[in-house]
Parts: sequence; C-alpha cells; structure tokens
Amino acid sequence: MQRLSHYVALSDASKRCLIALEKDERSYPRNTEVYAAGEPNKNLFVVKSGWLYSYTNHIDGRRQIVKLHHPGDVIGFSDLAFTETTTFLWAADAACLCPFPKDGLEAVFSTSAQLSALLFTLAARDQVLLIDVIRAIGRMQARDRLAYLLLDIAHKLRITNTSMTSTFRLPLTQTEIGDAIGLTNVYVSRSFFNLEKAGYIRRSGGEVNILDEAAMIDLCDFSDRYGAVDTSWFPLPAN
Amino acid sequence: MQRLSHYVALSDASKRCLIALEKDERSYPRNTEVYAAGEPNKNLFVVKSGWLYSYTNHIDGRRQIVKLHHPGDVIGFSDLAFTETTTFLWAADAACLCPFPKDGLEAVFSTSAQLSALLFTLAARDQVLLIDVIRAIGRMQARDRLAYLLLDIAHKLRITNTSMTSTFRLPLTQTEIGDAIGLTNVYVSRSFFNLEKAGYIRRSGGEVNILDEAAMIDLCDFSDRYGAVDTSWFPLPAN
DNA sequence: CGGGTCGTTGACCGTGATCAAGTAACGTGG
DNA sequence: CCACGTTACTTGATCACGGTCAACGACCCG
Repeated sequence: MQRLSHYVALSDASKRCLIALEKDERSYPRNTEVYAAGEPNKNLFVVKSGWLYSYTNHIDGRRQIVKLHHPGDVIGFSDLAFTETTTFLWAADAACLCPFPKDGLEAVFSTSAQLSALLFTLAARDQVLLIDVIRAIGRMQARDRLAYLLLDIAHKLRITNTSMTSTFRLPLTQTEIGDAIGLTNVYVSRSFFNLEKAGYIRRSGGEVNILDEAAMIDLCDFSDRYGAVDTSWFPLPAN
Repeated sequence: MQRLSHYVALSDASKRCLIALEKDERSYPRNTEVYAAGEPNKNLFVVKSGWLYSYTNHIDGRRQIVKLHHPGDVIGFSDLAFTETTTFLWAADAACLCPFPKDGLEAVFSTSAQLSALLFTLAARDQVLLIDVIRAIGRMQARDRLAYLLLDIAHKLRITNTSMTSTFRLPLTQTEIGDAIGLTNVYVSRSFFNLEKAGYIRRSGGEVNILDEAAMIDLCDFSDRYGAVDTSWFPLPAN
C-alpha cells in the first residue's frame, strides 16, 4: 500500500480495499519453494520482505528466471488469466508474503475504478520490464547483460529505499544470476570480473557497489522504468 | 469486440464502451512505421487487419522484435504506464487500425468492472506470452526457437480463424524472424532448412505448413496460451 | 575435521555470428 | 520485351563468444 500510494493519492475506498488484501501473512525460509508451476493458483502475494524469484524449467534441466520480486511487489498478476500457475516461485532469501485470493480483485474492480486503473498500469509496466529483459537476452553480449541486471536491481531497490546509494546486497548465486540473463555460472563469474576490471563495479562480501553508473547505462542502453507512471488518464478518485 | 466476447458474455454497458472505442479507423501500407519509440503516446490501437510488430532498437543497429500483432489484438497496453512510447510499431503488411485515446480507458474503468477485469486479464496473458519468449530466447537453441515462433503464430492465428489447419502465410522476412527470436537472418535460413529436413514443416511461396506439430511442441516444450482464460473471479456483468 | 555449496580459473569445444558470393524474384522504366 | 536495381534467401568459409568440463580454493555448517 505504501508503494501504491507513492504513485497516486488513493481514495478512502481504495485504501480500505488494500488493507483488506494485506491482512494475512506467511513466512518462508531462505531457499524454499512457495509454489510450483502447474498448481492451481488461487492467490496473489504481496511481498512484505525478502527476495524471491519466478522461474520456469526447461526440458534439459536448465532454468530461466523470469522476474525478481522485492518488497512491495505484487506476485501473480501474470497468472491471473490462467487457472494454474505458469511459473515456480522461489524464496531466494527469507521472505514474508501476504497472500490474498484472486477473487479479492473482484472487489477492487467493483468498488474502485481508480485502484483498478493503478493496478492495470503496474501490470502494464511489468510488461515493459519483461520487454527490457527480452532485449537484453536477445541482443546483448554477456557483460552488458550483467550490467543491465545490476542496474535494474539497483533502480528497483531505490523505489522503496530512497536513501540507498549505489551499494546493495545481492543475495543470488551466480548460477541464479545466469539463469536470469541466459548465461552459465562460469560466464557470470567472468563477466563480473570484466565489469570489475573496467572499474564499473566493486564487489565485497555479497555486496555490489556500482562505481560508474553512467558508463554502465551506456553499455546496455538502460532506461529506468521505476520512476513515475502516467496517471493522467485515471478515473477520478471520487468513486 | 468479437475477440473479447469470445472470452466472456459482455454486458450491454461493456459493449457500448467497446463500440465507442472502435469508431475510428486508419490504414497503413506495407512496410510503414505507425509510430516511433519516444513519441508521446496518446492512443491505443485495435488491429482490424494486417500484421504488425513492435520492436526496439539496440545501440549497434540490431533490432529486437518484441511482439507480433494480428487482427483482434490491442496494441499499446504495455505503454499505458508511460507518457511516451517505449517501442516502435511497424506494419509488416498492409494494415488497418482503430486508434482510440488512452483516456477512453477511463470510461471503461468507471462504467464496466467486468470489462476492466477482462482487459486486465488479457494484459496478464500478454505477460505470460512475453515470459515464453524470454524462455525461448534465453535457453533454447536456434532450431527450437524457430519452432517455438512458428507454433506461437499458428496457435494465435487459430483464435480468430478456427478453420485454419496448419498452413499459414508468413509475411515476415527472415531478418525480421531473426530479430524476433534473437538470431541472424543467416541462421534463420539454416534453421528453416533444419526443420524442413527433419520433416517438421514444409514451405512454399511465403506459406508455412506445420507437418508434425506434436514433435515441434516437444522440441520447445510449447504451451498454448491462447485458449480459454480464467474468468471465474470476474465481477458480475450486472454493473 | 569432513562434506557441501559457491566462486574462480584454465583448457577445449561448438553453436551461431560474420563476411562474402551467388541466385532468384520482383518491380521499375526504357 | 528486356535491362536494371533492389530485396530476399541460400550456401560456404571462417571466427569468436560463451558453453562445457574439470580442478581448486574459500567458506560455512555440522
């Protein structure tokens, strides 16, 4: 809810809707599966804390990580259209989630046009983020893909943590990073070394420090999608 | 509208909303740009006829095609969150589009919770389709990526054209196909040859015939996303 | 101390990119 | 009707990026 009111002034009705959705909560230890692909999906989840990711499996055992989830994210929009989940959800770090039933959204659409529009907009932005990933994986060399991923994470973390400078903890193994950007763990290691050697980043103890953000933005032609969203067309909060 | 009522019985209010959106129309010849990335985006478009695609440019001149658009598709959801377009839109074939202003959606959200939910669901499905592309580009070898693309197109065309068997016209150059699945035109040519040699497809005069769909589905672990969508949680059409 | 996971590094290999040449189809204008 | 230019597709030769396999060290935890 904090995260949502960041974008637009919510009406009281909208706020009541949201509070109803966040009442429950559940904890998951590090390295546990929240759900598997193909399960009936009745819930969406709001991330209260922790890092998680959604992934799919490939026939030969390889994985593709599709989305990283951080505090404030809503997980499960993309599976709304289906009765079964299409991806696996994994807690990369100890996490706390607020599950709420899919038909809780029914109440949102019926009572708050404003909130509906906002959720729709966030789903739209998710699409753009996925498109950015496609661009990175489809047309960038290894080092630039890694630069892209690091910038994306940094910018995303800055939404909720405005005090964050350019250093952040990265609780993912290099295998996981590779699964996110279509590389092997070995080449992730080499790409890290490349970025470090060039003076773009520094690593120490599970933390990454982005030293030359401007140069890295050039490498991968990065655009920040996490800033303001266009709310000009939204219905009036009156209703 | 035809396409939408395919999924759920629309209320009269919903239908009136839709008709208002489709009143205008505009034609584009083959190989023309509808809009460029970075333009102010005021409109969404419904495709009445033709093939189009959205793409992004990369620094070194390479392109990444991100979505193919066919009759019945709504173009522009993904850019709702932004005041400027994030991709280019190109008519790969003579096309006819119905533009409608972004704030036309405001009316939808205010008057029809049902229609809002449906549009939301379709946007959600689009996300899953993008995830499928990420999986293909990130973790499949060339031949399987092409198999994936062909299957995706075939299944999509079958939504609106139920009589379609397994043969369809493919009005894209091999360079464009490569831009869609992260390959060069040369390797697209070779991958086509592979699929043909293996007896999976046959080509003639701009048409593709899928001979062994089951085998191709195995190659790329394909799932059809275009069938039914889950409408069970939708608000009642009463309002 | 032993076992496990994770990251790093080296050697080698293969997929797909790159470069280039050749062919076919098509539209244009003389 | 042919000459011409353009675009698309194919095919061959070569190359390089990143995959694969393997070994080793660091670290953590029991």
